[in-house]
Amino acid sequence: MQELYNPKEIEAKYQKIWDKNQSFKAVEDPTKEKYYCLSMFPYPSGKLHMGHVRNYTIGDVVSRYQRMQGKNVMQPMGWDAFGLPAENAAIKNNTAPATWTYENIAYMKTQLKRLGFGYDWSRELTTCKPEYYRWEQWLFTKLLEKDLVYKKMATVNWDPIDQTVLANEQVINGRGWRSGAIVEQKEISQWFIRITAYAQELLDDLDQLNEWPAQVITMQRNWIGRSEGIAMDFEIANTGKIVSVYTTRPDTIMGVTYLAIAAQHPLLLDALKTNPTLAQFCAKCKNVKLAEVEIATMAKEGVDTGLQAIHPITGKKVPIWAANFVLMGYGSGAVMSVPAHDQRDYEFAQKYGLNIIAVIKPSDHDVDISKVAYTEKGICFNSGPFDGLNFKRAFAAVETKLVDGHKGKRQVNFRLRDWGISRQRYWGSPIPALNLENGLVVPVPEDKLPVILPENITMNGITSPIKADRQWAKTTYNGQAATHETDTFDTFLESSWYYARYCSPQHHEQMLDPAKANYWLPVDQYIGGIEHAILHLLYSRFFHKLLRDFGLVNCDEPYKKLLTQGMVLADAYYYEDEKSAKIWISPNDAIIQTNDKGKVISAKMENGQALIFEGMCKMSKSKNNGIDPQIMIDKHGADSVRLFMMFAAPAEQTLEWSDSALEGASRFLKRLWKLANEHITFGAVDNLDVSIHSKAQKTLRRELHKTIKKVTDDIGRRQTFNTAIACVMELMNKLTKAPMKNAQDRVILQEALVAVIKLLSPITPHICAEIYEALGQTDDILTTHWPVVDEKALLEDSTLIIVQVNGKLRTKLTVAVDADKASVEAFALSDQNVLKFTAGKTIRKVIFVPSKLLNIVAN
RNA sequence: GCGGACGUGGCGGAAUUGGUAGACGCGUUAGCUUGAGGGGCUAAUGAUUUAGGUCGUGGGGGUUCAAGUCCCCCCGUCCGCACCA
Repeated sequence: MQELYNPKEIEAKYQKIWDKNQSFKAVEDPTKEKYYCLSMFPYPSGKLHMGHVRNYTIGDVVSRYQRMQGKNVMQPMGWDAFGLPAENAAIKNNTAPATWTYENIAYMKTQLKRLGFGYDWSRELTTCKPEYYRWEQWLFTKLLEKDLVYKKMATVNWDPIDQTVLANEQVINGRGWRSGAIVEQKEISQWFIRITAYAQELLDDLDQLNEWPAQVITMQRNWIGRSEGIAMDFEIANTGKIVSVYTTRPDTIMGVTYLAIAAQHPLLLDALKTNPTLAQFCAKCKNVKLAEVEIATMAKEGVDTGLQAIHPITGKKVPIWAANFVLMGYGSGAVMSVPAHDQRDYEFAQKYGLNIIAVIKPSDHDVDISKVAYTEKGICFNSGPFDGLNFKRAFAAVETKLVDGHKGKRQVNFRLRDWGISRQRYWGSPIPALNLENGLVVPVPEDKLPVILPENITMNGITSPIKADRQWAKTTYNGQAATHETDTFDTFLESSWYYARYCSPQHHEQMLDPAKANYWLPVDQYIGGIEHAILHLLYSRFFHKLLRDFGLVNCDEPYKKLLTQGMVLADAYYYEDEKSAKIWISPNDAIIQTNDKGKVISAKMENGQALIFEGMCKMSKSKNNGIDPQIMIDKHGADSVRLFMMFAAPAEQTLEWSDSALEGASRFLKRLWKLANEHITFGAVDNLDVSIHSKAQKTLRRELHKTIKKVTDDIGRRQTFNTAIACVMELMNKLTKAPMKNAQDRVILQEALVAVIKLLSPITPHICAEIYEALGQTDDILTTHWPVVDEKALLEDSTLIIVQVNGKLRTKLTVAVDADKASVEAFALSDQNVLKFTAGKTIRKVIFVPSKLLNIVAN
């Protein structure tokens, strides 16, 4: 063992060994308990960022820990390789998306290896390769047969200058990102997957996910958005037509004073021709941009359609208004308005002078709707047959009445929409469908799959090359001319099933090898960013159920346990130029002055330009505060970066980047190295003999085994890696200060060092591998058994008791472990510091918590 | 607007079941060490103080022998959803 810690050298050494030995290759073994640990795979954008480093360090720590628990661990890695940035970069750099993507993958793979992550690279997946996407094409054709896929008209962003469809992220302030043209909404025919067919199951099975963060469960539940209500028909006077509405408050039905319908509602088609005001209003609604914030704050507006609806219970006529707040996409695109009991209806009625009739009141007093609507559930009044009923009874009574009159029925609605999967981009899997001459659309036959996306292309503007090349789509089907679909899949499709493909990445007969998939699945631990809480996690839960229904997997849910790691933040600095624009300066270029408490008081650049300190912000290009992991690894080593990342904050919280804290992590590893090196220099040690241990030696061993116990719990159960590390640091401080007087001192130090190295090895694997070997251990640290707590070493014969008077700490006493209340109380009452606070008072009560605390209540 | 999470020293954070508030680390201060690839070691570090204490976990109230932890009200920060009938 060298005297000085040289991370660069030992990290390279072990990375080479692990590579050569294929140390992390996972093989199915029914005799061993499996553990599948998965981190969300990266988009190959060019190089790793700190968010990746954090994500993958957590995954690697969990994997290595579980391996040392004796489990058969699989930790794979791959590339979410399709996507728009590749097209943008290809246009900019005059290359092909494929070339750019494969170059990035090659570089990022070296970075992952440089961080020492224990991946089974034999399972590596790249989603833009035909051997991967062919299976989702296959699944698509099968779903089409099962009517779980269909085509319908849907809106896209259309750039009238570039004559192309834009993705949402290519629309900036309502304009095309390249042309600057005002983006239009255009209806085109697109493919959808019927995720709504699984809405109820996706909701119900959330109950199985008891190892997911509650926040994610809540978000998914809200996204699915189940509601129970009644769908009912209003007849349109003098037309014989019907308009259907959906309500969750049938108890308010007697308070309906108008109907509000969406501007796009088909009922308006005739009225539009004769009513110019209405036509103008509807045209205006159509041009509204899709930015959600504007929609929410937009003024409620409407126009009277002149039509009248007949109330299904009272038979009275109420006006029908077209309103900009009614969504065509939810329910039936029409609502019954009860202004007395819905705030939005209330404001609308006030604005346009519509009737407001109160029909619900609190159970104990009258209702006041002079200023706002009363939206609570209460008791019906002014409601004829429903008077006096509460919400539940009124719901049932109204339901019965409507069902009897064939005018309505109970209905469950979901907010979840079907998943639109068509993208008009190039860099994605072609959608395997054919348009026939006779107008029919059919799936590509199984023997013609996969439909291969040509990689050797040049980007000519932003139009997809397979759309620009008129020849590409041409084919035949059963002898007749046909054209291939030139749209591609939403890239969320690839990430919806990659976790399953890792189980049999080279299986060429089917989408999955069921035997292997069922060995590894479900994923035991999934780790990734909270930004995927809804879409990715919902889509892959859905895909898993599809795979199950095709008999490819057995279980219901793909991810057993989920950890959502927090963002990585860094200081951000800027100055304002003459136009008051903020110019962001990298924290590396800021020279900081602090006061005597270490707080930042000012910052400037080398040239003297004063900087404004914005505070801690998410690392981003726009704020120029990203810290390049590669520079940090080159400077301090992968182990230090990994240790800092796991120590600085709990995994699910934000992590604030700090150069000095990283140096602190590095310092700790140097101290560990030094202590081990000094110990080893003194040569071999005796055997452990607890019978001759002094009190101090027993205490040190107890500290050691308490540490093993806590670290095991912190990593294995609590996943509080930061406290696990803190606990090891504490022990290290004690070991450094422990006297080395006799042979047993050195025996205990040897025992402690071996344990500490094992405890830290999932976090800082390289330095631990090197020291482990130097300590004379002959087995492989990767698979050696996790340290075992010696329960005997934990036993104490005396314990510390906190003594309080009236709840305030007055003294601490060391007593025998089995000391009873009477003896501790007597001991405490003889203590000077206690007597001082009980003097002249009567003792009312004494609370005793064995081997913990004694509280004397006196007044 | 609705839903969720959180608020602890100069900073990141700890306190797992209501039982010593501030572990561990960073920063800062002082001292020692000829110490040269971003040094090492020792000590101090919540505020206040008459040095015995007193106060102290966003603010106010409550429950309890005992509250950072439980309950109620208020303030603030962050995140998610956003006209869902």
